[in-house]
Amino acid sequence: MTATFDVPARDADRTRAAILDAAQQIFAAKGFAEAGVREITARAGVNPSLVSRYFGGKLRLFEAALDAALHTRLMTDLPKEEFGRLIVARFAGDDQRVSPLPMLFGASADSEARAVAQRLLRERVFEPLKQWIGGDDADVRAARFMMVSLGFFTYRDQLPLAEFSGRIEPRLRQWLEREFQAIVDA
Amino acid sequence: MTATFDVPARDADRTRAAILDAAQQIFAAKGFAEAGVREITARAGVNPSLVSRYFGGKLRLFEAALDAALHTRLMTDLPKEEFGRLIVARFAGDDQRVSPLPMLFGASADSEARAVAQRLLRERVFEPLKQWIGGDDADVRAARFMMVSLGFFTYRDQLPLAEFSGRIEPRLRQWLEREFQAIVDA
DNA sequence: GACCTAAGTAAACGACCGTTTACAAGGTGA
DNA sequence: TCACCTTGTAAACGGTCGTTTACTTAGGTC
Repeated sequence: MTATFDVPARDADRTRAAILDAAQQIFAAKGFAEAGVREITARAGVNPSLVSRYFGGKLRLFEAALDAALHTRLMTDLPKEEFGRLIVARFAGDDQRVSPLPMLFGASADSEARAVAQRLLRERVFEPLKQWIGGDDADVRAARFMMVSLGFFTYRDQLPLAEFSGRIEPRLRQWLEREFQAIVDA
Repeated sequence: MTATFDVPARDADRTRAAILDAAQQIFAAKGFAEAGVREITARAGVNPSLVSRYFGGKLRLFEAALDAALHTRLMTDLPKEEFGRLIVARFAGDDQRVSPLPMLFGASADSEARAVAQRLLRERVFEPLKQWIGGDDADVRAARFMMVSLGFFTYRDQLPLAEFSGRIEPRLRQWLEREFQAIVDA
């Protein structure tokens, strides 16, 4: 029996997409260095050699995965009046979309991946954010945003010390919301 | 000719200390994963095998290096009235002492080293800080300290985006000082 | 001064990694 | 049906890493 929509057993586009999808998940979860090509391709259900064939190597796959994750709209579409509350909600995973920032930050261990992440972070996050904020000290405010975000994700995902299981402690969440709100407020 | 103080060519304690010293520098600069045993021992001027002999392996060396770095007094000796200004000065390297936090944070890439760093960070930084701050929301304030510190170091050392060459931009520094001061203020 | 233990070295080991190569199998058009 | 190109696989390659093993050498002791 055949399916209504033919799904060829061999479809390069589909395979490529499967690798990219698995890469996004695993890179986001484990960073660049600790994520293995064999692990990514295992999740995608294909042979490790296809990473080199379709993407030109692990680093280029990372770049492609990062680029794809950043194609989802970021934060500059949020209303400024509620920026603090909404960005924290997004970071906390309250809405469905996953933030691409953990993947960006997870690159910081490897020097080559760091260079890639740095470039994309600047072009696709930092500069748009700076433009969106506007004003004399837009660069300082954007830097503040980066620091608080970096601190939050690193603390939550890499070095969880306190009772950070599940959701954010309410007073901590309130502080985060005020921090982010203050960045966009005049 | 002989020196006034005899320095034996072979001195286990001295060698051990040399390895530990080199390890502190290189782990702080490159994190756990990217620092190699061969690189550390080369700086110490000894053979790589001595890491296993004297410390029991790379991970245990990391733990020892971290422990030694944390034996320098930390931040709970600063006067609370000037905590913000002084802690930023220390982070910025204005005073001579180097903060051990970069080494702690540099472990976050490797899962085993992360576990070690997490434990030491909790026992030697987080809990003392919490006690020192005091009050109902000491844990929340300590978490805020961790986040801002993590954000600062990661941004400065791992993903420098803006004009962060050399010293901190004055307005950014002012913001940091106020953040840290607010953590200890009632 | 011979001896013996501690200190240090050189080299190899085994494991893992990303990547490449050689080959098998599926799909398509003549 | 046969040829041909694409897709996918299996296995080996080359390199790096932390570690272990076998050996050499310095220095104190009887």
